[in-house]
This record gives sequence, C-alpha cells and structure tokens, in this order.
Amino acid sequence: MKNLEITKILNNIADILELQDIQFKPQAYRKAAMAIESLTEDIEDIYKRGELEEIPGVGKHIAEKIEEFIKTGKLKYYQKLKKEVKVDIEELNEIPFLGPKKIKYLYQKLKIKNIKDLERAIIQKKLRELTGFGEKTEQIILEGIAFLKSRPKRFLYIHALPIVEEIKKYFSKYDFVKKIEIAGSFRRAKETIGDLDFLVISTEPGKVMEVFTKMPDVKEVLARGETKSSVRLSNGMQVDLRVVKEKEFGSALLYFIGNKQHNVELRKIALKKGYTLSEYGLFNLEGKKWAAGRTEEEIYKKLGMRYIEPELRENTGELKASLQNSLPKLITTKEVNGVFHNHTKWSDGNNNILEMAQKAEEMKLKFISFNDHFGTMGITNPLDEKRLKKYLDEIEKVQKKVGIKVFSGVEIDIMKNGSLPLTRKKLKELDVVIAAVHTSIKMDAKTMTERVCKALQNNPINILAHPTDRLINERNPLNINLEKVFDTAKQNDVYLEINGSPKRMDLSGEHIKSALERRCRFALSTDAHDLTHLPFYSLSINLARRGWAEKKDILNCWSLPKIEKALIKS
DNA sequence: GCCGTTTTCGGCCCGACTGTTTTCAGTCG
Repeated sequence: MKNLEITKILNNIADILELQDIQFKPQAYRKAAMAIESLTEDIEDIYKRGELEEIPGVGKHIAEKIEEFIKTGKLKYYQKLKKEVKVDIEELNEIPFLGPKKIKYLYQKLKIKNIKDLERAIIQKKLRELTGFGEKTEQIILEGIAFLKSRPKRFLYIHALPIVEEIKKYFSKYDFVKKIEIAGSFRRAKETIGDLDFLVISTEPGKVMEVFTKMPDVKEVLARGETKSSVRLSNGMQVDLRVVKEKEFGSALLYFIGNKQHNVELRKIALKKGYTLSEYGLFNLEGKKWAAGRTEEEIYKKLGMRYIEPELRENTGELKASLQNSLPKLITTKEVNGVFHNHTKWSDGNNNILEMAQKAEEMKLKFISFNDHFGTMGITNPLDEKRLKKYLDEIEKVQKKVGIKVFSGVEIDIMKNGSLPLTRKKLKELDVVIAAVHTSIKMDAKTMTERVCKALQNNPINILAHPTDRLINERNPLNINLEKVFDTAKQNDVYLEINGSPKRMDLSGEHIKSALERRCRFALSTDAHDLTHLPFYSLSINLARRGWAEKKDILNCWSLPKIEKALIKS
C-alpha cells in the first residue's frame, strides 16, 4: 500500500515548488495528495485498472508520476527537485511560523539547510541581523523547534471531550458571552483532534480575549488579537477562539468547522451562484450586499443546498449529495437499541455479567451482548470449552434478573491459518459470534487477507471485530486488503464492527463509507472492559455518522426480533 | 498542474495576526 508514501511525496513536491515561488502548481499537488490520503483503496489497484485520472485532482502529469513511483519505487522529478533546493524542506517546514519564503531567504543568506543549522545560527544571533527578522523571530523559531521535539501526538476525541465541556462551562458564567460553540475537527467528530476551535458571539470581544487568555489551564498565549486568540493548555493542546457578531455566526461556524476542502468547494459553489462566501457571511458578488450568515442552514439554503451535518463535511461527495438532495439520514443515539462486544470478569473485564447488564438497563438500552475472549491469547484469561458452559449458564441466570435482552457470545481468535479454535456446532449454540485477529499480527497483506477471508467463509461468524486492529498513536493497522474483506463479509452475511473503544475507533468513518458502497452492514460496539466503558457506544455512533451509515445499515438500530433473526446463521 | 452547464484557455478561497516595518510580507487556518 503506497498511498501514504505517495501522499508524502506529492506534499513534499508542493513544498519545494512553493519554495521556488512557482504559482498554482503547489495547490494542484496538494489537492491530489489530499485526495490520495483519503482513499480507502490501495492506489496500486486503481492504477492497475487504469483509473488514476479518475481521482479528483489527479490529471495526466501527476498520474504519470504516480505510475513511475509504483513501477520503480522512485520519482526522478522529485529527486531532481530535491537536488535543486538543497535544503531539508520537509523538516524545516514543520516548524511553526516558518514557511517557504523564510526558509528560502535563510538558505540564501546563511546557507541554512536543516534544523541543526538553524539552531546554530540562532545561538550565534545571526538571524536578527537579517531584514524582516528580529530577536522575537529568533525566539519564536527556537520555541517552535523545542515544541516540535517534544510535541504530543494527536489527541484522542475522548480526551478532548472533557476539555471542551469545561471551556464551555467556563464561558457560560460571563454575561458578555452570548453564545459559545465548538467547531473544528472536534465538531466533525474526528477520531483524533489536532487543536480545538471555539466560536463566540459577543459585542465585547476585548473582554472575551481577556478571560480566554486568562483561563486557569493556559500555559502559554500564542497569539492575542482584538477578535482572535490562540493559547496552549498545560497538556499541550492548542485552543483557538474567535469572537464574531450574531449576524456572522453561521458563516463563521461553517468556516471554522471545515474541513478546509469542504470550505474551498463551498466557496466555489457560492461564486458560481453569484455570491462570495467568507467567515463574515454570504454576499452578493455585485455590490457586496449581505445575503445570509446568521445560521449555517440559511447559507446552505441560499445556495440551493440541503443542510450538511458537520460529520460529513470532508469533501467526499457531501456537497454534490446536498445539491441533489440525496444526503443520508444519519443515525442518532436514540435509534441505537443496544451494544455488542462487552467483556466481563470471565475473561479480561473488570465487572461481572450482572453488573454490566444492569448498567446497560440503567442506560435505557434494550439489549447487551457479552462476548468474552475465547482462544489462545493467554493475557486475556480466555474461555475454554469447559468454562464456556458455565459462562453460558450464568448469562442465562442474569437474563432472568434484568429487564433487557442479554445475548450470549464470544470474541474468538482468528488463528494464524484462518481457522477458529471452536467447532462450528459449538459456535452455533451462541447468540453472537464475534471473531477477530489478535495474534500473529505482522503478516504481509496477502496472507493476512486470506487468513481473515477464510475465517469468514468457513465459520458461523456474526461480526468481524476491529477489522484493522489499529491502536491510535500506538499500533499501525494490519496489512490487509480491506476491500476484499468487505466483499467477503458481505457475501457471508458478516456484520463489520464499528468499535467505539477510544483508541481503536475501528472501522474509521472513511472505511465505513467504503464498505457501505460495497453494501456491507455494521454492528456498533463498545469493546467495554469495565462498567464505565459502556458509554463508548456514542463514539461508535460518531464513526457511523462520519461513514454515512443509516438506520437500515446498522444492526443495533433494528427491532429485537429482527436482530435475533439476523443473527441466525445457516 | 488541474479543470470545464459561460470555458480546452485562463483562472485557481479569503481574511486575521505578527513582527518588522512605516505600509507590508509571511504564515496560518
């Protein structure tokens, strides 16, 4: 899978071209890079079908370059460019507030090629002698380098959630704050969050800036203006806040929620319809007369579009769907009747079956499914055939004590050769069979794909758990051909798990969308190992929404009789 | 370098903040 390598190379080319003052080409390369990054399919497969130029932003020339890289593993054009510029643009461009213009100037004047050269020059106080640079710039760059060296990885959504709540609460006590709303990738419910973007309505922006930069958890004020400021919290998270007028709130929300590509395309649609769109509103091209901006709905409507939910704003077809009134009706928490894939003390969970079931009932769910480990992974205290029988007995007892449906089941290991460590007959006695790869995770894509597909074909499996097995910031996804797995799952009536465990978040929204296009169906799960993990199903709902899934696509949203019927394997 | 229901040529989203200037260029989102 060369998608990420190609993405990186195209972005690097864009950086170099920008350094060379070349107009518009950098944008073209970046646009193509972004499209390739968000592909869920292996770009080599697309190339083999001769469909590279179907990728938006990829034309004849970039397609040729991708082809060369796929065939030879190299790209002569890129190597030529790298020789021309001589500087380590990749590294230097990562430093905040240092862009192509300054990098170029620093090379011309001081022959600075990398971070090491740059640090040395600053220590020798050489930068401040250059026009356009001063002491302050030296300091900012030094801090940028320090930040880069110690920077945290992207934050998990679940880690950002309490911070968002706290900041909202903090502002609610000031009467000069009429409204505060979170935007950015958090609002789009991405699995990981780079920084937080807040939007405030107030007629006294000065006061808002004052209390924002003085929040108790602020470690550093990165920028402070009249209507816009940025701070860094003590945990390293950056928070941006902007104050707007009531009339601008909708347009500002659109702008701040993004994503960038969605905004760019939306602005183009506005231009085509005779408007210009910015964070200050929608204006008629002629006369610059204000046309809309109070709410997002109003702006979309004026452009002849349906409202697009933030989770869909990734420029992956939502704009077209909105124009054509064919947007999906996204699922809501209310529509989810229960959760699959929960662990108890019988394997590696912290609570017993009754406690978990009672908690689910308290949460007003209509069912819970227990799927303790079965197999070979010793560390999880897995069930064996002897304990399985007692486990099932206890589930039966708990069923009599609670007012919700309790499904029995296991999470069973898919062995290295694609077999399962329990017979077909025994598996069919369970309500819900969840299968997953847990061991021998370092396999080449072909072997891994065959392993998983074989398991799905030969066993009565209901749900394939965490299909990529990634752990955010900790473990890369499996080498696996997901498209093939999706097709095999579809053919064998296996539901794909949408695992809401914060570090897993697997499948991702992008993958769900791709699986949906292959007519797959899904099961939401918490992968709870503790009572307190049960609410994680809301994270799986985020993923389902980002993946365009509707009620009809999600097993958990159906009626109990329909679910029971769907779980019976022939 | 890409793209097309005004187009195969001539456009390509738009504005705030900062440091270093004395009106602006660079960077960021």
